[in-house]
Amino acid sequence: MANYQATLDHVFHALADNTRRQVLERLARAPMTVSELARPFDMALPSFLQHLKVLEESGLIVTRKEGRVRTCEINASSLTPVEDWVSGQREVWSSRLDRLDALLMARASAEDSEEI
Amino acid sequence: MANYQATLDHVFHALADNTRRQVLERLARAPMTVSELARPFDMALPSFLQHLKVLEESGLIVTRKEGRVRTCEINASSLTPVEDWVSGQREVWSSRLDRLDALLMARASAEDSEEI
DNA sequence: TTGATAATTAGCCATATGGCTAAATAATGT
DNA sequence: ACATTATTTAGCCATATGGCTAATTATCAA
Repeated sequence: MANYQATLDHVFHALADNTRRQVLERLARAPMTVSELARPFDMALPSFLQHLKVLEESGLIVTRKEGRVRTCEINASSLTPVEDWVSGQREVWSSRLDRLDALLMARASAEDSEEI
Repeated sequence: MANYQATLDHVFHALADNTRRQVLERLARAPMTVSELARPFDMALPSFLQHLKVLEESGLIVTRKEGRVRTCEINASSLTPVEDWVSGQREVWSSRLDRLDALLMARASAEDSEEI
């Protein structure tokens, strides 16, 4: 893995498009050829190919060509950096919330004792 | 939440930039004003402000202005759609791998019995 | 060999993105 | 009132993105 930040850039960018997410969702069930994959989308093939290229360059899918047919497959391990970053952040963000909660609770009790 | 897909588009797009991820990482520790937040980045303030706007429009941060100072804070709940999508996919992707494993194992045993 | 099929390349177009400087606003401090 | 500080707006620029059509290439099938 050359550069973690660049990887995150590319993977997040690839995921920031509904067409591409739908491609991933379909590939999650089974590998598929380019034209099978493209069929449901209301888009010219060259436009669709650009999306596949983004997905492949991000590492989210891998493809191989046999004869004139290219088959695309999901690359499960490619989700890991994103999962790691997101869950890492989630942890810090919510611990911040916990501390905030604790602070507010402490203040509330302090006010309670001040009452009367 | 008006449109789940549009939300994912915006949040993933906001996360696809290291400057913006660093902003989030710093805000995860504590709320901060715009200029405090901007200080470590080698970038003109107006450029930096654009990043903050992207983060705010995606819902990842919230800001409020008091006097002439704008304070930024992380919005912990905004990570949920991303976590949901990613962990949902992870589940399907790896169950596909499991099935693939099973298939390969089955083939391997079949070949074993064929041997000799 | 000829035609159909699958994918790819080339090139065009509009809009978005990410950077900048210079100027404008809006509060605050003296 | 005046200067300082904290943003904000306006406008410029280069490159990237996401769409298209038309033309090419490569393979397969009759």
